[in-house]
Amino acid sequence: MNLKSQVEWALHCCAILAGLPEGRHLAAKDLAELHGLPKEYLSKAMQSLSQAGLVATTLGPQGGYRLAQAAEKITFLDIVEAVEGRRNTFACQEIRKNNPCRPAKQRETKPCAIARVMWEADEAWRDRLRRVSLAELVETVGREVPKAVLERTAEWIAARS
Amino acid sequence: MNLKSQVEWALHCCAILAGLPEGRHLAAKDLAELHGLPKEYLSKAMQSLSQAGLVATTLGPQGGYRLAQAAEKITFLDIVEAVEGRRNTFACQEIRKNNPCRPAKQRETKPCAIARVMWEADEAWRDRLRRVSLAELVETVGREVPKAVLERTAEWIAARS
DNA sequence: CTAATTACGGATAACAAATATCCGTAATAC
DNA sequence: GTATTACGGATATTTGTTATCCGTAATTAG
Repeated sequence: MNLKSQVEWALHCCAILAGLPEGRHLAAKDLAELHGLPKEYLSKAMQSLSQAGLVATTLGPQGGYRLAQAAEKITFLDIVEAVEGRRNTFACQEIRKNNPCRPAKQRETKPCAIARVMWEADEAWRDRLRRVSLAELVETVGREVPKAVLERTAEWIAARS
Repeated sequence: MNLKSQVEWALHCCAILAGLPEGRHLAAKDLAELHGLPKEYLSKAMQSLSQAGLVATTLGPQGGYRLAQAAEKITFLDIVEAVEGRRNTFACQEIRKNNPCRPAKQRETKPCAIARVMWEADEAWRDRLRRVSLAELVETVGREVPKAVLERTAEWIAARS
């Protein structure tokens, strides 16, 4: 039960995009290099973000990605679900129907009680991710990461113009 | 990001075991037949429960599984973790270390801010599962499943003595 | 206009994890 | 002794993750 590593990549990339100067884009190639990731595969994750409307893209030289919404509007859940999908972690196979003691034809009135509990837990997980915005992440990072690193990263990005 | 189907199986089996008459065991073979599951593979899940101390086993004829603790003491989380393991869904790869703008040698003072948020969500998920006991599940099932089905299942089990 | 750069999508391959199946061993009830 | 049971190791099958490659279309710089 692991999230795809693409989820981690997407979160880090969004954090970078949130810190980008106004009007600036960053190409998948640069995002990959900045994080030490395979460019082609990272692109797939970015495409998921694009399809979800979280990032906007521009083609051609000087093109690339930028946030499509304010960092305050984008939540961890938005990013996670864009990449990982919206399925529950618990996939109920309705094995209760295999019980030979059940009437074959009878319609189930409620979802399985086990599945309900598991789905509530999934919802609690999502709830928590919904409560943290990209803006809050950026703020935390700004507080915790040494200024020198932040500045050098900004320069590194500026040099890619 | 799916839980193993063994998790579902284990939960259903525990529900059955919780309803077993005092001193009675149920063999993997019967649990498998009752749920329409592959016996050998279901056994692996039951072995995980056994190793976690949630169920007790007896060898030989009339042997099999029973709960090792009161149904009130066993939580959903106990069962889920016994089968699925205790790892977080988010496995931080520390890709921030790949950033060429970071000093190579410097020790990270804190876990990655992204990982912290993701792990909090995992903990919220676990919290929810910790709050529901096997006893509560049995009570819900007793309320929702038609009496006739419960009785026939009890008879089916009794016939396996 | 041309050439370089970019995102995007489809096809495919490599690898890991989940889902089994098989069988030998030891313990236990009758 | 014989049948039954859980257990653990070995192995196969299937599915999902992690890539890689390449052609297409859009865009910009010169």
